[in-house]
Amino acid sequence: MVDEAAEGMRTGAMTLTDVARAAGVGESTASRVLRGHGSFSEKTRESVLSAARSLGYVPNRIAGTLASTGSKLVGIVIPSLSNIVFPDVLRGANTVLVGAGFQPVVAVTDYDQGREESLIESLLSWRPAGMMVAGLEHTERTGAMLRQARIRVAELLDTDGEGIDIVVGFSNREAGRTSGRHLVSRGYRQIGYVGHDLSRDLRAAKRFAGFRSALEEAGLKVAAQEIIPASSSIEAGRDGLARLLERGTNLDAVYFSNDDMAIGGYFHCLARGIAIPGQMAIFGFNGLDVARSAPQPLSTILTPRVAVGENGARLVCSEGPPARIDLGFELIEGATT
Amino acid sequence: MVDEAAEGMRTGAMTLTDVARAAGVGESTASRVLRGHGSFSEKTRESVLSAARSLGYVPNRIAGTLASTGSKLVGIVIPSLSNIVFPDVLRGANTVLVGAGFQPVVAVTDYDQGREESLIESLLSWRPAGMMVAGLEHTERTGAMLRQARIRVAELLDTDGEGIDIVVGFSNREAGRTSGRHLVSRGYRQIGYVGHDLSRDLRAAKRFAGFRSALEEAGLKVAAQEIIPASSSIEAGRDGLARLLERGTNLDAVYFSNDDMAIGGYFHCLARGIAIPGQMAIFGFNGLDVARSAPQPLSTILTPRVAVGENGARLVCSEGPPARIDLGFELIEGATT
DNA sequence: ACGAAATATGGCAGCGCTGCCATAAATTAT
DNA sequence: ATAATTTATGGCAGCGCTGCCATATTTCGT
Repeated sequence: MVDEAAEGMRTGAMTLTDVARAAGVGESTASRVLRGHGSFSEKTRESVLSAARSLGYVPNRIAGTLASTGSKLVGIVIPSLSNIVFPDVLRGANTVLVGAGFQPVVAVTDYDQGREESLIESLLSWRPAGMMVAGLEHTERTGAMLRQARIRVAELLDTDGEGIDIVVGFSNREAGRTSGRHLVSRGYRQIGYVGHDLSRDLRAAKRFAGFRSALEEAGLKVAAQEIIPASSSIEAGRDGLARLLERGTNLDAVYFSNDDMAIGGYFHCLARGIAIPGQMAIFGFNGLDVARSAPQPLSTILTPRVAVGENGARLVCSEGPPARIDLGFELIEGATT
Repeated sequence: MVDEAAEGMRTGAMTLTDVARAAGVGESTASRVLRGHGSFSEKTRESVLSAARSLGYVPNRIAGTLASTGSKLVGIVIPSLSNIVFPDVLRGANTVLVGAGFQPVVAVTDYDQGREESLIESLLSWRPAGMMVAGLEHTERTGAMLRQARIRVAELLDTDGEGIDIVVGFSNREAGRTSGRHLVSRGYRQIGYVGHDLSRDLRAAKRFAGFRSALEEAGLKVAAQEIIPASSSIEAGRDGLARLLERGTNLDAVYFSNDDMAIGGYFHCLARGIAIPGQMAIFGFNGLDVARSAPQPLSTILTPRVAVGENGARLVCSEGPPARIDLGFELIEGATT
């Protein structure tokens, strides 16, 4: 179907000039038709369109972007792809972005601020229309680059701190505090913590800090804690709880750094026949599907991950002054507390 | 630290010309230094670099790509971000791509071939160096565009069919067959199936076909099946099994369209006190973390998702003839069969 | 019917960079 | 010392497209 009659010999691909020539019109006319801008007659429209179709013309947005002002790319920087949380944010962002004619370009930092810096530098060289980044903490140079770029920058998933331009998320500190208060109000007093590497996951660290402050309000403190020096996972949660219990500390509840970890703890209890919440209460964070569908729905904090992506994307695509949206979170009183 | 002395007034950002002028050298010299190509003296190098640094210069890859031949972008087209399977592939691809200096650009089709077509058309307009797509089934026009593009194209996660250029994956049909044979060899005879929307997830359909053929080999057929007209999820699996059992069919095993669905089924049994595998055996597909860490590890097929992404990316970045890599899969004999 | 206003269309200068070619300067060979 | 190389460096034409301006070519208003 597609005509292979090679005209231009530059990069092999058909160019606007080829289409214009084939349609017997000028380049600008062809350009207008193809983009639906400006005015042109119906006859012209048809001949350009049919020429484009028969030549198998694919517009070159690289050239288009260079010629016009801004690009239609939006950089998205997330720490990980291993935890469904970030794909969720990405999904929300993607929907809105594509709907608005933008193309997401993703980069994964692996929770490393140095890598974040170089990835952002690299993304900026594509002259994106905007940038979406997870979290508020960056290296000084990252912050400088983002500010210098004079583009929309959205920082996601955290509101505990100052942002560069747009901030969309919720307070991790408050989430931790709410979690702690919930456990206290349920009457638990010997409360432990099982978490993953906090030095890299700063938002988890904020939750833990908020959590501790809630216990302190009640005159309590974390009875025992176990930090797995790795990223969060179900297995890490399972091992973490196992190790915590091996120590013999008497615990009636455990707060986990997130749902993955908590589900691991839940599985450990199921496997060991530890009654939940009778012998051991479990609390997580995120409100994942797996937590909601478990035989006993997990008590956790539901976070608006997709909405964070959507709102961030919407603001990045729009004009306006710096904005700050706190989407909050929801305490899920499941069956594990 | 960064000097704000605006020189160029075009798009606001610093250009190579600005850097060259500030360093007192020609554009091409500045370009060579910045890219580390060609030759230049140490003195020149330093002055260019320091000029670039103090001006806060960020190279414009849009311009660079247009001027040189190919881009350093690679398009990645996946059906979904809701299931961890695709982020896993993406993760593998991302690691290799970034390591080789490429920038991934993702698009999500939502299992819709029409959307896939338009997303791919849009991606191609960025003149990517290569393209990675999930699956072998595309619209005719998608196939034509991919072939016309004269770039590396990798089709992932399936080897049951003809590919365009590079194919990296495993046989879903064989995976289904292996699953069926496993259940049969374990002595199960009343085998049911709980799946999600197969009209869109063609690979799940292939697995089910392979599965049925294994049962037929043993003179059996699917005793009962329940298809949830939605995408796969833990909840869908749970509901699906519940509905299947409500019908009163006597079943001793159920094959699920994937691990998400299977975990849902597993949770249903736990909640209802159905003994596994005594009263009911469960078999899934993918080998997710949650399946491996459950109190009873799920019997399933472990798929090399990250490796698929890695190998696909490696081949896309390289020269050479069309390739086909079958990475196989692994039968996990868990505790649910 | 005649200029005014709208509608169509082509020409061409860049966008910022790379690649090629021509020089100029430093080094080595003879 | 002079030629032959090697190393440095600048100039400039595009890459394919868009945006602006200049030119037709209609369509109206009165």
